[in-house]
Amino acid sequence: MTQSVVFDLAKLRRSCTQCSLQTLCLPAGIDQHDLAQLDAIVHRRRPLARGQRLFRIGAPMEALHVVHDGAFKTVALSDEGGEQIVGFHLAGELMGLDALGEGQHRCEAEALVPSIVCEVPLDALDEVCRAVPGLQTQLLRVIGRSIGRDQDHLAMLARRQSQERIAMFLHGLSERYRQLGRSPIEFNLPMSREDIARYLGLVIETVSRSFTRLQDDGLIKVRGRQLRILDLPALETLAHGPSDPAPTPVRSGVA
Amino acid sequence: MTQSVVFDLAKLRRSCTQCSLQTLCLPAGIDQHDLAQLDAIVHRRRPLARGQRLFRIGAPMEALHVVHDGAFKTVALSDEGGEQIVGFHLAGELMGLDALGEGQHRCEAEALVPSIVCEVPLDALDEVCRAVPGLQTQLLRVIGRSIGRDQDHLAMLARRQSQERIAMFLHGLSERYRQLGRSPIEFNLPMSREDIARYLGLVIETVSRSFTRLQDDGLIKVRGRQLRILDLPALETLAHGPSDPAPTPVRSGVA
DNA sequence: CGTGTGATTGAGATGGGTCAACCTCAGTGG
DNA sequence: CCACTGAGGTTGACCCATCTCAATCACACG
Repeated sequence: MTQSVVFDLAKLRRSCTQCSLQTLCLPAGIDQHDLAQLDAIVHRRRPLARGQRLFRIGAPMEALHVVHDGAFKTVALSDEGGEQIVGFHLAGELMGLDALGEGQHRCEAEALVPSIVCEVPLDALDEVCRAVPGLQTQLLRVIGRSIGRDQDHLAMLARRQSQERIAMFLHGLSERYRQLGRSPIEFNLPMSREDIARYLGLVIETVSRSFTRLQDDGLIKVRGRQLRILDLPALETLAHGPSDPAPTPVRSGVA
Repeated sequence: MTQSVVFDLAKLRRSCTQCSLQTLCLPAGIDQHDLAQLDAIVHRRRPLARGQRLFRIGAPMEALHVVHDGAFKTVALSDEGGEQIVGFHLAGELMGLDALGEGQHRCEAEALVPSIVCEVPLDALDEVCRAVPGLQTQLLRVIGRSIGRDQDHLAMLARRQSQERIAMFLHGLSERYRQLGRSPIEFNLPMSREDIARYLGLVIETVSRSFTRLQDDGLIKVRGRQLRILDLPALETLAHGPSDPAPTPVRSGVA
């Protein structure tokens, strides 16, 4: 399997059976025969250009959207036009699950870079899950991962120090890229500083300053959207670490 | 496990077919016959006392947990013993969905008041979903609602002003109680100030001060955990309103 | 009637918001 | 070739909301 990222239609056609996201996407753990059934209902779309929207707020939910390649942001418009970034979505990740509740999208999804998405029509899903043993379980697993990322997001927002939020954010991105088989220490940020700010509940200036400071401290090297992590352990320590530095010195093992 | 349930067993037995949560819980929209199949696998548990934990971090996920009655908090322990409240869960709401991802709980669920939970064993779920048409869809709907609440939580944390966070929090609670058929303007907070603080990314003193101020402004009346909302519209305005007053006057179609 | 936990209130310190200037760079057109 | 332009990003100075530290209060319970 070559990892050449070329827009080879024939390759895309091969669909789930040979998709590089097998372990992340729905088909994982499903045998070849059943996979064919799934293939039959998965729609594949051609790339969306940067800035294009996959769905809008209020639109009825018609399918599960999986990022096949690229990156998206999902944005909720809090009244008054204030935009809150609900999530960033890389390859293998689901988008717009919030719409499962009422059937209408609560956020809009916009491509941050040229991207490709796969779609599983909702109306077919019920039927196919019944036909394909294990698919239901796998679906729940992917949904669970999505929820897990939402909780990571919560954890970031719960941090007081902007420095820590940024560190968690970068560390989380690093981890996700690593799981995709890409470099966890050097990658391009697909989103703007503005997006990061809205994702982390900060203003753009604070994001910028935090980047600068992390760079001055030798943890990272940033130039525009190019990011290189120089000291991943330190970044992780900063991310998960010093929220309660001194308060509880005697508190390791069991109470 | 012997089932020595001491209270109104008969009432609990009626299970899904007569459960007051029908429209919120899994069975909604499923006919009587199929409901019986679901009933067969849903476990009902005796009440948990306040402070009791339903599951702990790291424990394997064995079932979907639905609050039948009472209230829970789910808590994630960020290293160093720092606790982050991931969510509050009232009747009809799911808990611990984050564990769907890796099969292990990432947070622990603790009863805030005496509570009862229903459980749907995960291993049986796949099978039953295949047997009961529509159940899969309904399951996804309930999960979607849960994700929706997580996003509401995000929205709170994204707010800058503590006042606004508290307002959103109270308004959200009010809304959830209303949907349960309870008074939306007068209820008891099942959680402590500490819990609220950790849920909203604030310190306890700030929560306390915000309550006081909301009371001074005539929006609410608080006494300990007793809450009465005096001006719901004003509370809603404060919640969804003044985050970006003027900034983006020109913002509609495509750029 | 003490005791302890949870909640409130006060006074001072600080991190990040706000406002504003400036920088960087790619695209454009003279 | 270079000046112009505009969007995205950085930096600086100031201010205020929240955090921190600490005292006090409220109330349930033994």
